[in-house]
Amino acid sequence: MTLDCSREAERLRRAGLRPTRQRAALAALLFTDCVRHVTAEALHAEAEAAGEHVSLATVYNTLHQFTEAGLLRQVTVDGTRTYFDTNTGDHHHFYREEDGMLVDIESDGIAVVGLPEPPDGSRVERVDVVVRLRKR
Amino acid sequence: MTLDCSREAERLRRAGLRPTRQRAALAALLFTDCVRHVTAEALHAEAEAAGEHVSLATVYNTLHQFTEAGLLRQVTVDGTRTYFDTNTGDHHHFYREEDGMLVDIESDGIAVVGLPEPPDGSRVERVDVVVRLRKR
DNA sequence: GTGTTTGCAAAGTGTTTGCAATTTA
DNA sequence: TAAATTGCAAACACTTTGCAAACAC
Repeated sequence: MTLDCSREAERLRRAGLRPTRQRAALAALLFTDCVRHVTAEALHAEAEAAGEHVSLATVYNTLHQFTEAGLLRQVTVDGTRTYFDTNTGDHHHFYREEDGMLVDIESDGIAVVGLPEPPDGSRVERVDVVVRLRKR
Repeated sequence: MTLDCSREAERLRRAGLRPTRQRAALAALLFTDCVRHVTAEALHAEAEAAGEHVSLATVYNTLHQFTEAGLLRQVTVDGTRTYFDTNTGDHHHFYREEDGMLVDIESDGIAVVGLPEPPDGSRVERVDVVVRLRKR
């Protein structure tokens, strides 16, 4: 239940962020071996459960700082909550509305073909594909 | 500036909705000849500008009723606001974050290839493609 | 020490809800 | 007149912000 934050200070410094207790704790929760999708509320609850008190406002601020630093990627699939994805590479998502489950789809081999040219003075910043799932 | 609601009562009845003054006014604004993307706030403002008073709560309720009735389609591109699209057919979107502009991409010719099988007990309900744009 | 970060509580935004009054059929 | 619909204001969920106290370097 106790967090191992020993490697997090270095990761934070490399990202240009001061290694505070709160940031290290959240980083330790986020940057485990496997890819994670979290909401601010959920991460806050996890931190509390791990015995690290971090205010919800700080969780929000930290998630945004991590996103700006390129450690996280924000995902919009549902108007009511914001997800943060530890997979910052090029990929898409499966999304199951009933339980809010989010699963990465690596973009190897997947492609969107036949897209028209972007309008007038615009360029494509990113193409997001969300595959919405229902229980069978 | 005055709305022509003469054809709306019939449209609403066909959709199984009672043709009230408010619904007819909103329908007249929405179901013009061209495809529209509106937020509740924006539609509310339009109705006021056209001299039809409809409360914001009723605009929200009506947009959801129209969506359930298959007259509209809800689009999630931005966590902060919900868009409603009068194009209910199979299509995707260009989205420009800077001004919230939303443009349909008809799905003729466009395809997402190489999608993996959906996980365990799920089936694909819909595939949403959002092409995020930036000013060039 | 000095500038950064945190926590709290308050404010904000977009949306939903409870309920009495009104409207539709 | 019975049932559906509306408007208002209050409630809501999620997120952001202001500012004094705490912390990092």
